[in-house]
Amino acid sequence: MPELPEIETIRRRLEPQLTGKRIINVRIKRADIVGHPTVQRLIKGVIGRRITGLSRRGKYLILNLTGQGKLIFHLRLSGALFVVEDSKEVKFERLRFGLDDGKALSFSEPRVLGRVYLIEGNNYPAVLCGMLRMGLEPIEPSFSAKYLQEKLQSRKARVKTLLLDQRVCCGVGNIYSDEALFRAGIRPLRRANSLTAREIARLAQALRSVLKQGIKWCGTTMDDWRYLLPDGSAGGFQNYLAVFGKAGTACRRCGSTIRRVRISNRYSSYCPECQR
DNA sequence: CTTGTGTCCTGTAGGC
DNA sequence: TGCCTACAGGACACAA
Repeated sequence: MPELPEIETIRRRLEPQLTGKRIINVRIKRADIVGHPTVQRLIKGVIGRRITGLSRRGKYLILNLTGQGKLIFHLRLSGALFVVEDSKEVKFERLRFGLDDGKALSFSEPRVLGRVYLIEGNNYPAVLCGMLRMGLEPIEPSFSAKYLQEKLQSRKARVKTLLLDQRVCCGVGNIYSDEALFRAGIRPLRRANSLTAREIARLAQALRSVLKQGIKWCGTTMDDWRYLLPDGSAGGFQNYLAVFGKAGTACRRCGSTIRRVRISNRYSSYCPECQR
């Protein structure tokens, strides 16, 4: 699942390869991959435009185009972006942008839940309004224990659920929320309003550190069809996971068996001894 | 406003 | 060997 560290890794790798390139054609193999405006409008809207740079907000990757346009990607669960020779086929490809250097940017998405949006200026469509309501990223300087406390203290939902809510803080998904809760020593099932100031401070620090470490190791590749870098290589953070995907195995810190619980339609793994 | 549940989508794992 | 079913999960719509 591409989360903030994976999207940031993709952004950093794509930036030197795409900046300054012109989009000369578009091939769409699955129409529902286009979230906005329409297939025809997106094709017409991007052809001939140059990519001026790449940015990111939470889990959204943004290609800035000449003339204040933006191509916004969300990779959801299994999306990937590859830069390939235009003659090369890509598995599960749903959309391809041909570039003026003979290469192509391929959007591969087995589950077809990922989307690409074309917007002009700051004219965000309703399907992207969630993007405008996102909270701070844990890695930005203004993110603090105080900020997280304000977001969590009056909420009685489970802390795990709220960490996945992009309005609380953005860029965090299932992998990094589980890992941050382990580092902070907090059970995912805890109600947010039961957390002490000290626990929230630990959680804020844990979110920062785990995301930064995820970026350092170029993201987490669990299965090679869920997340790969734009050149097809794998990330490295899976080698440092403490609880995610570890249910039934021994905790590396205390030896207890890692548990997995279902919390409102998603799973969370934790150590019953290290997390309280 | 807040919280919880259902839905989207399809490749893959696991059962038989 | 091959068919069949359950499953995973980010964001959002919707219900209570």
